[in-house]
Amino acid sequence: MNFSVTAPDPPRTAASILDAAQELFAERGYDGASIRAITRHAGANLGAVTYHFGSKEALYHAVIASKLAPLRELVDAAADRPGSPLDRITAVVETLFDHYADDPRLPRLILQQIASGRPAPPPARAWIRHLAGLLSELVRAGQEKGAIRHGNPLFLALGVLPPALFVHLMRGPLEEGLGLSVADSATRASMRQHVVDGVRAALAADREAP
Amino acid sequence: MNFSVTAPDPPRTAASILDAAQELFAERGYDGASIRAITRHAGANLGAVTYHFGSKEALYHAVIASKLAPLRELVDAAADRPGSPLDRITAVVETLFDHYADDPRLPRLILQQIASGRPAPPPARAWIRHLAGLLSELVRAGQEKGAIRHGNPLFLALGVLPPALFVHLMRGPLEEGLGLSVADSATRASMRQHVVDGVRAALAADREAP
DNA sequence: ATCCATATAATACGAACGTATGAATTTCTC
DNA sequence: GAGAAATTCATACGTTCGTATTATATGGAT
Repeated sequence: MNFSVTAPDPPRTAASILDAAQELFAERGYDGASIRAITRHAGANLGAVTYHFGSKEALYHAVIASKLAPLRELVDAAADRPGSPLDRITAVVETLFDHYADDPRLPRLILQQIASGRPAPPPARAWIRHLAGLLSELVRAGQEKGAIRHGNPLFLALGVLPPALFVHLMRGPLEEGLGLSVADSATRASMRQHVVDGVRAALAADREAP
Repeated sequence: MNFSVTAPDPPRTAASILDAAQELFAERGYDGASIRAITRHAGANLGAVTYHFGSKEALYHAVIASKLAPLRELVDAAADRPGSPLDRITAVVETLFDHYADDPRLPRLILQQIASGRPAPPPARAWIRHLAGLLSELVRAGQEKGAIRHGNPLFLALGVLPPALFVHLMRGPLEEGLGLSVADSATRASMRQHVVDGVRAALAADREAP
C-alpha cells in the first residue's frame, strides 16, 4: 500500500535524525546519546547519521547551529529596540526567557555543553562572543548615564544570563514542588516578570545614599 | 627496596580513589569518568573500586556524601547567625560562595548531577530539601517583616542559589576573558560582594512607590 | 526501458566499558 | 612464625559504542 506522499522525501530522514538528536543530546548529553538511540528514536537506520552528517560530532554541531540561528535574530531585534540601555537589556532577557520557554531543549543543550567540558562548537563560540559584546556594550552605555551600577561591564553582562536559564532548567522540579505550570500563561508571565525584576535590580545603580 | 612507610595503610587506596573520583566525576560527569580512568588516576588497580565501594554507582554516592557533609554544617551555622532574615540569607550565600571558591569540584559536581538527568542520590535529595526549607522559611519571615518582596517563598529562595554557583562554574572562562583571578583575595571579595548585592537586590522589597 | 546517483539497509570491526573471578600478596592476630 | 583475613593484581566476559563496509533498493534523467 502506498500512502499519500509518493516520494520518500530525501531530506526527511536527515530532518528526523536532527530532531531526535536535539531531544537526546539535550536530555542525556553528547556521550549519553548514542547514535543507535538517536537513529532508533528517528526511525532510521544505524548508518544514517554517518551518511547524512558524516559523524556524531558533525551531527552535534548541526544541532547546535540549528538551535542558535533563530535565537540570534530574535535577540538582535530585542537589543535594537528603542529605549534606555537597561530597557534594552531587559528586552533581551525577556526574549531569552520566552525562547527557552518555547523550546525547553535549548536550555538543556546549553547545560549539557557547559557540563561536558568540551570546547563549544565554533558557531556557539561566535554566538557567545556576540551576545557578551552586545550586552556589555549596553551595560557600559547604562553606566555612562548613571543608570547601571559600577563594575566590570562584561562581568555584569554575563550575570544577566543565568536567571532565565536556571528557571527553565529547574522547570520540572519547580512545577512538581510548587504546583506551578509554565504552560499556564499567567504563571509564565509572572515567572518572567520575576526574572526581569531580579535582573534589573541586580543591574540598577543604588538608589540609596551610602 | 623498602621505603620509609612500611605499611601500605589499608584505607589509603580507598581514599585516593575517592579523591580521583571527585576530580573526574566533577570534570567529566558520571558516564564520562570511567572506572579505569579513576583507578589509573589514583594509582590503584582496576578492581579496587569494586572491592572498596562495591560498584561505580556506590562510589558516586560516596563522592556526593563526602562533599555535602561539611557544607551542611557550614550553611546551618550561617543560617543560625543573629540578624534579620535577609542578613541570614546573605550569610548563607556568602558561605556557599566561599565554599565553592575553596573547592571548585563541588560546583562542577552539582552541574554534572543536574545535567545527568539521573535522580540525585538520597543524601543529595535530603540536602536540597533541607536547604530549600531553611531558605524559604527565612524568606517567609522576611516577607512578614516587609523586608522581602512578595512572591512564593520557595521560588524566591531557590533564586538565591544560582548566582554563587554560576560565578564559580564560569570561573575559568571568566578569568581568561577578564584577567581576573579568584585566587586573588581582593578580586574574590569583590566578586563575592557582587553576588551578594545581586541577591539582596533581587530579594529586597521595592523601595520606590508604584 | 535503462542507467546512475542517491538513499537505505544489514552486518562487521576494534575499542572501551562495568563487573566478575581466582590467584598472588600483604597485613593482622595469636 | 604460622594461619587467617584483608587487599592487590591480572585477566576474562559480555555489552555497547562509533564507524566502515558491502549490498540492496529507490527515483529521476536520458
